[in-house]
Amino acid sequence: MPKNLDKKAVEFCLENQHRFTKPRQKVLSTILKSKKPIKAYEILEKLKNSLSNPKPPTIYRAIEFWVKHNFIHRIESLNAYTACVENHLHKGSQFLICIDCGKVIESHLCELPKMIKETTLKNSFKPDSWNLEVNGRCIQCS
Amino acid sequence: MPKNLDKKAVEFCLENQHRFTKPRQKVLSTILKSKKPIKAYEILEKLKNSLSNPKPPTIYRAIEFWVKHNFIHRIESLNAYTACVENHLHKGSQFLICIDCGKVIESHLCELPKMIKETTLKNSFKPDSWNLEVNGRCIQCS
DNA sequence: TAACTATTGGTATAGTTTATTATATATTAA
DNA sequence: TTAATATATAATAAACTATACCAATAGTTA
Repeated sequence: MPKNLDKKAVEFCLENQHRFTKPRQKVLSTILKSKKPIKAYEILEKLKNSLSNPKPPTIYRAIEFWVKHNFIHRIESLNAYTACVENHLHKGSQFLICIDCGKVIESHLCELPKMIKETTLKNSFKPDSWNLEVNGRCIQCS
Repeated sequence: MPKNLDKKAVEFCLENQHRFTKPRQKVLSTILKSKKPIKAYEILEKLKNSLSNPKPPTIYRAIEFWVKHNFIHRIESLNAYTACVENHLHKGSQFLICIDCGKVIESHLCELPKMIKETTLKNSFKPDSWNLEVNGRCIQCS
């Protein structure tokens, strides 16, 4: 989806003194190539060839790295990972998940939505980050 | 939390011809008693005494039943279960999760929030149900 | 070079959930 | 009240998801 996230990732690593290692590289590009959120063990399977006999920790470490730096998101209700459509820091994410075809649309949120503001205020809760997952049907499936 | 959810559950089963079996009974009351979202294996552990040597499927079947009928919710980001503060059908749920003490506040939503309406409209997506999980700090921890 | 830090490799295991098949319990109807 | 049906549980096993741990390696800094 996001065209040049791959390049941005290289730049990001250079600028921040992180290593753009082979596992990180391959895991990210695999997620980028996938049209739907992809599971850790699916990534593992796909990388059987390009990495030498990779094990779960290899994949999970790379996933953790890219999640931490906002290149990918975890879809909680699917145990799956997807590239972030925007790639700057954002504290909230929102996914529209098609229950028929499995496609996921991410819509990006910079601002704390009013709805959250109200609830958190009412509860004297200090929000830090949030994740909204909406199940339904995409235009093709409805 | 919700005082008489236990009674409501009995009534619900009577009215809808579901059986209020011992596993369902014990699993629900265990979740009700817990002040924080509780995990499946924690429930399993707690029921070692009141049920005879329960196995995971026993717990998961009961959990599934109560989730389906809106007595409990699954907190996706925690793999944990919590009693629903309201107990009528609702398509959306919203949780404020304290990253310090682990306490979870549920705030109930009947209406599709404006924020979701806008995004789904923009994407021609037909929303069905949704779940929002907000991480932050509760009043005691902030 | 030596010391230090970040990262990976590999093994094992922990944690979460479901499939399957058989059995039991309750309900309905003959 | 017995047979038929539907609902639910029991138990075993396995699938799926994720992490702990420790040793080895690679890059960085003194």
